[in-house]
Amino acid sequence: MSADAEPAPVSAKPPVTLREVAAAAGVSVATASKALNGQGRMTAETRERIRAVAQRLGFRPNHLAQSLLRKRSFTVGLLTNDTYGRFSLPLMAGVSDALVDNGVSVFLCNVEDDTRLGQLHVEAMLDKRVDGIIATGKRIDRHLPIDLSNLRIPVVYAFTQPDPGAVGLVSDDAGGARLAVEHFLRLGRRRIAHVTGPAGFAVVHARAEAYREVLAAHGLPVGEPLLGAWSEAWGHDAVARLFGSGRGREGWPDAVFCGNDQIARGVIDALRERGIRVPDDVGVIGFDNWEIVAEATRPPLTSVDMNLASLGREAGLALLSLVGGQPAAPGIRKLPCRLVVRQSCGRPPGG
Amino acid sequence: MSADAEPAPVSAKPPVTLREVAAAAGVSVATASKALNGQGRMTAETRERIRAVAQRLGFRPNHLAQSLLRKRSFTVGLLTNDTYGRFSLPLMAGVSDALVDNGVSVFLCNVEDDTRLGQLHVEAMLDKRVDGIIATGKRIDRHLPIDLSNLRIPVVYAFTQPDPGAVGLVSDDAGGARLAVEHFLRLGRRRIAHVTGPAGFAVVHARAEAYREVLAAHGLPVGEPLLGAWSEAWGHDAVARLFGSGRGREGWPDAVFCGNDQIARGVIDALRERGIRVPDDVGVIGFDNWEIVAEATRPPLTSVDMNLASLGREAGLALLSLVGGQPAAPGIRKLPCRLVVRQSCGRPPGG
DNA sequence: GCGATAAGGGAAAACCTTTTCCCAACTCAG
DNA sequence: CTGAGTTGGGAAAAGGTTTTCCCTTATCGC
Repeated sequence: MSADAEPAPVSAKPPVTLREVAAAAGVSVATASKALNGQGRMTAETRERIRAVAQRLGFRPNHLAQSLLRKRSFTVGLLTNDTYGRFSLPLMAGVSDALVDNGVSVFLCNVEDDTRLGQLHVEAMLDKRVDGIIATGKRIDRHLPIDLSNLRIPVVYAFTQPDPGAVGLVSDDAGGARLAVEHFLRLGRRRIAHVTGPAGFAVVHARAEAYREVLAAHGLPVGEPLLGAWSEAWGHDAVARLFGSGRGREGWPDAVFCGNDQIARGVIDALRERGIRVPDDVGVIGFDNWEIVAEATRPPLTSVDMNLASLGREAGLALLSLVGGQPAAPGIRKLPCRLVVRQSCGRPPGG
Repeated sequence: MSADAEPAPVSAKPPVTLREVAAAAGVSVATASKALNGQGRMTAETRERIRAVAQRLGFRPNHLAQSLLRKRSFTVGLLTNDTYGRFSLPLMAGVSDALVDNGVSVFLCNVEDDTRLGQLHVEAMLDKRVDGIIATGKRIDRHLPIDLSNLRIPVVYAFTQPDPGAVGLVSDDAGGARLAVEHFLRLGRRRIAHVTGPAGFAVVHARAEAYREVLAAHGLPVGEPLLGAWSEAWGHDAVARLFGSGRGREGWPDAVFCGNDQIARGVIDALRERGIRVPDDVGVIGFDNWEIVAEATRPPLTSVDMNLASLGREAGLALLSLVGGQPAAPGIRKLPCRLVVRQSCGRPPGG
């Protein structure tokens, strides 16, 4: 009989119930419940005694029973189709953070791009009586492959295209682009090129339009944005076009605003291979602030951050207030980006 | 009064209950329950009628009520501290896949490295009566900052250090390293270097040891692995050391096995800058198979894949069988890696 | 036509907690 | 000492489902 090191039997003995607490304290379950919840009337002594017993027994109320009664599960579903992407993780973390602070747990639903799988998840959520659903994607301009429009529970869309009449939160891509271009202008750059992704993406146009507007507003010549792919390789190719032998050296840009960090990486590498110095000859700014890329470029990349964690947090809070019965203004709300300045864009002339 | 386009009032009218189905079908709730679950005895006609009514009313059983009764919530918690990492996402997707197919939903718990937050999440899970917990991390050789050892519900550890006596699943890093080195040997490479991460990581030693063993087993000279950081920059530096002027050209390695894909990227870039051709002069293999990096290197990078999605799937299934009462052998189970061959290692001499 | 058996279906308890309503006992003023 | 008011605490219903046990009715053999 080894008296030490009680080996904590794996036996799943059932959790302590309120009934047991009440019995141990010599009161009814009703009184026990009221004591623990600060409800009802009783002597302070009784209340304390019940609390002490509950504490000693390690009582924890069964949320399933509570939910059944309250018709509120304090649980929401988080749908995403971005399995491998870098967008969903910070977003999900933001959602989770905002909600756990409010006692709400989050069901993770990875739906890929599979309608059947999505249906499966949504039905599971509904059966589990989630209080609401957050739909998340990898593109602002695409729907998830699931219909969430007649769900009788609130739905918030974050970083994905919302249903008409629903509430959606996305990044302000135009604003982010303005941030980048205006920063270049403050640094004294004047011939600013824009190398970005494929025409099929709405953000490509939103950012390109903002780029044009800022330049036009400053009376500067507006180059035609170069549309391509979201890849390093395209960044290389774009440099070949912008800095090719066809143009004179004085026709070269002194800044390149890139549609994402991978393009920027390609641009920077290609410039170095051509002996063009970054940031001395040409400044570069990326988009997404994907740290692991932005910090590995030489020099480290200034980039527009979409604040996805905040976006997630806001989405969580928006859903919470919807669940609480507050009517939220439907429509798309754009959340500001921020510029994370590293060394690829250069310092201000005076500094 | 527009008669078309009924605007689907947002009113949250409560879901249909079994009682309503029973009433509509003119039977008792008991009979209705049995009809829908294929239990009890009744005429096929009755059963069908009840099913039809349930269908028509859109009845879906309330899982909270079911869980309360069955003492099983068909829900598990997924703890992770890898908020921004590339490891957790495929792992989580694998877990989620394996479980949703079994009707089990997954609570996402992002605990950062914060003990308080972890405690909060674990208690929330316990209160919600999860059937089990999967603990996930970003390092095999580190604990999560939470104690899960006396939890009365099963716990499975995936890609993080398990508690003693618990069941844990990790990648077989030594096996992965062998895969890489043996592939080089098959390709006829003989002077194989190893550039890897910091000494503080257990995987660094596991992989280095396997690297040594394979070379020794083939009677080849074993170079000392170069330990550094998990970064591109270290890859650059390592090339400077391996291919520096100190050694004669014939002392140069003809292959470099890298501890991760970022190091490999740095190595490849540095080799190109030195005019050394990959894979003709030197083959390179990475680790992690981080596609977005592996496919952007020039040439695309051969890399060891840890099969994290499978790992997640296995972890989910292991937890499920534990929850089902099957006693699982405690201890660490290592799951094999696989080599994803691209173009950075060269083709076999004959091919 | 009678007893036995099977078939079809229902009543009620159970899961755990919260909340409303109620009851008994006590206090206090008159 | 009586009536009103207050205090402390309990009984019971509610929430939705499953399951056990029981009851009624029909069927069948003789």
